[in-house]
Amino acid sequence: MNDALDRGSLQGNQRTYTIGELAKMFEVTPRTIRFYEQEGLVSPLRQGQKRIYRDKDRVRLKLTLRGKRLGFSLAEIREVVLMYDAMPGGDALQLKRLLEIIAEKRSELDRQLEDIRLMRLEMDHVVQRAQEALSQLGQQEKQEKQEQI
Amino acid sequence: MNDALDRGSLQGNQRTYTIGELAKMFEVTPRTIRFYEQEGLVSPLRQGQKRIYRDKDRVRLKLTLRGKRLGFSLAEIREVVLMYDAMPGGDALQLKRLLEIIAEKRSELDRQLEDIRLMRLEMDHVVQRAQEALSQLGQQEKQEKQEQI
DNA sequence: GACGACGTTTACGTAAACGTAAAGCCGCAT
DNA sequence: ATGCGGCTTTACGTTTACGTAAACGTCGTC
Repeated sequence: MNDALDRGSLQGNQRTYTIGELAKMFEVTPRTIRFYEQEGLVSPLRQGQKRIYRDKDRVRLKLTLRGKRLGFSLAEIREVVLMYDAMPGGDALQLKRLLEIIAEKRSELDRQLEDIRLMRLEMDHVVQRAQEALSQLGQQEKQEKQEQI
Repeated sequence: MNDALDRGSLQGNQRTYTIGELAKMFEVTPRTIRFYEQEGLVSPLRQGQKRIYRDKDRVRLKLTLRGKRLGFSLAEIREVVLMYDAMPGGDALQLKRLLEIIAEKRSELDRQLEDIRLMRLEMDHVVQRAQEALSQLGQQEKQEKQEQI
């Protein structure tokens, strides 16, 4: 009855997802998503037993995975995400702490940019050397064929 | 007799280092460096029992740590580094494999650049919201003081 | 010649981030 | 009604990247 495009449901004008849908969407296993919940990174609603994820949770998951790709630990990611959530109502101290953390992360990102730049340079060198070596081998091959005549 | 600037030794016109020197230099523990050796990432010479590191090893360590900061596993780093070392003498197949691996890593780096860009944007938004909330709190404070008069 | 700083090996411990297996509930298509 | 796909919990297992402790060797120096 439902075709492949009709995934997820509509609840009170809010798009929702099952754990399996999100898992496929982000190419992780359901186990991973449950683990992230246990670590306080997503907080899906429940429909009886079943977890029911809203767009908010999908965004959380997206941010979490992006953080992971950048090498941040789940604990670090949670720290920022939870503070952000506590923002409307947080006191000045909390807000300043949040700004501090973000400043730290930002400088980490800057160091990463530099690391990427350097690593690219080195890769360029390696690629050059490898290609030279390859063309050398190509030449040698020709030589040997010539000698066979 | 030796002052602080006279670290390391000179062996056959080659600068060398002890494990402790390298450890301080890169802010890791000796244990970490020994572990990297066990994983085939550095191969120091031996002077009796003692490990003796050359510039080559220092560079290896530097590259390894840079890779780690970018979220690569030691196994991934080793793959590239070992192939690079086997380059002078590797056959065409090896060289092509090396180029393949590097191409993969490079595209990972590209995705990281994009991730960093996006994460920065989000951080900017968070910072803006936090600063607005802070100045709101500042205003409130003024208000309350006024009312006390 | 004892002491401290530094090095060594061996080996068990640990935190993070899941994987995997067992056992069971639920809706629904056959 | 039964089997199947997908969801659930519980719990133990695994990999990576080291930490930590024990027990010992080797300098330089006081």
